[in-house]
Amino acid sequence: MPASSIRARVRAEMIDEIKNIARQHLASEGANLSLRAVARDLGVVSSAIYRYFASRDDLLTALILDAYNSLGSAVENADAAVDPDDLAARWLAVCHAVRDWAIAVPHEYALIYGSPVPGYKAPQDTVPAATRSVTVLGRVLQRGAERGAFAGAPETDELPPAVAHTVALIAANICPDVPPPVLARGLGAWIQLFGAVSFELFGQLATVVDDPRAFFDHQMRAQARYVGI
Amino acid sequence: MPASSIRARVRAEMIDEIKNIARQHLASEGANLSLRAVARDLGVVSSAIYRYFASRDDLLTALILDAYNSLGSAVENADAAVDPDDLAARWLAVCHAVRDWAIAVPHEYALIYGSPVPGYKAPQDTVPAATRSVTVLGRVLQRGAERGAFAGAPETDELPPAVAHTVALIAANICPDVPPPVLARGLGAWIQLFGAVSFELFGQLATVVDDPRAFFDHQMRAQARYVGI
DNA sequence: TGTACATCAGTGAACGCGCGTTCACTGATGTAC
DNA sequence: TGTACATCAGTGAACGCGCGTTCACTGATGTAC
Repeated sequence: MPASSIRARVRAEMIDEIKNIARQHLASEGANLSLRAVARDLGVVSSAIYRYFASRDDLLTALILDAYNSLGSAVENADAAVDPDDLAARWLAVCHAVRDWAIAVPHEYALIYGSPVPGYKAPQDTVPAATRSVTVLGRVLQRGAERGAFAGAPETDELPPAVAHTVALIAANICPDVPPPVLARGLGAWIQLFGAVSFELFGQLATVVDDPRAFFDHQMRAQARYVGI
Repeated sequence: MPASSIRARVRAEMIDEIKNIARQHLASEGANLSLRAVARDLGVVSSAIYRYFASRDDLLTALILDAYNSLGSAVENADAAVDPDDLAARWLAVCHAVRDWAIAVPHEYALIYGSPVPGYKAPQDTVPAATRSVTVLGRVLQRGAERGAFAGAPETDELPPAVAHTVALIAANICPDVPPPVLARGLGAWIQLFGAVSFELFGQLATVVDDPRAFFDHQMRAQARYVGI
């Protein structure tokens, strides 16, 4: 192996280590990430970080990207581990993957789904990473459509034009055969999923729900039935 | 009026002014509230704030309490403005009250429903204020129960024991006559409501939903039908 | 009504700490002839 | 294979700024006799 690529590998490892330490700091400090504190933990002088990240915001962006991708992989893997034709099982696997991931790394969840970091403007290139997880839901529904699961679709839900337009756009991108009313319900379920995780993680349920996992599981099963999978 | 009560009134006004300025600062700084910055804007030396709040955390607690109460009032008022027997209208009024309030004061919304403030531990006495808004939902459902709206209740939803227990507890406190499966759906709707507002405010929908109000309205109407009101 | 005293708001200096970022620099590691 | 040069990682000092909190203090405002 050429010497230059050793240098490249060491560099990549260094970047990983910086991000790992930074992730730990998210836990105690929230998004008030301190470059100097990261440098201290790394055993390096603070200015050394600038060899790897141009600024604090750059480091934050890297962490956000990683978080989206980490969640995306978790969701994709959970989905892939289930019989592709068992739609309800896939949906449930996806829901629990999101919740489990969030519980495992709550600071990273807060970073991407909590309040925006003050003064930080997310660059546009987080979008593809951010949509990985929701795309899985789209694929589940698309499979359902292909199998005729929505034959007697919920015609009772009439979509107002603005909503129909939005939903049609989403469908066109990821699940063209899913009837708009079904997709609309699916998006509602998706939103409820993240609402439930946020409530649990951010302490809104703590005073009243004693078995959050069971509560979540029941909710998500109900949503599956409601969506029609 | 005795002179002493003038002093008391001035003191109360001062506390209000500090909180108002602090609220403005939440907008730019998020929960990284700086006492010194507040003091500067107030035209006063930083140590003067300590005449009114024992610490930064005390000020934060006051802001959190106010935010919960402000949202609580908004929801109660919106509900009170609608025919008490028009359950769907009441539910919709409540939903839009939450969303409108959140849009009007997004930083206060983020303060109570966003990521927890790092290093800040909410004291127990925020609980009553925090439950004001959800209690309104309970009252809507209770009215429905009294009017027999849930006669043909959704018996399809069988609640697992842990969930049944939690739901029964909540029902006992605020809406004793609501059948548990209905209340479970109601809680799901409540969670979806906050999920939707968080997604909208924290930028998760920005790239894809062009008319967030219409989208929200449709979702909440669908939930009303699903809950059975 | 007038005076002595107590209460309280606000001051200003200080303590001890933190931060992001820049910059000229030293050495070590790689590259090209 | 050996040497001259270029690249790069990390240093340490500095800039200019921020923060929460404490403390002894000055004056003004209220209270009691």
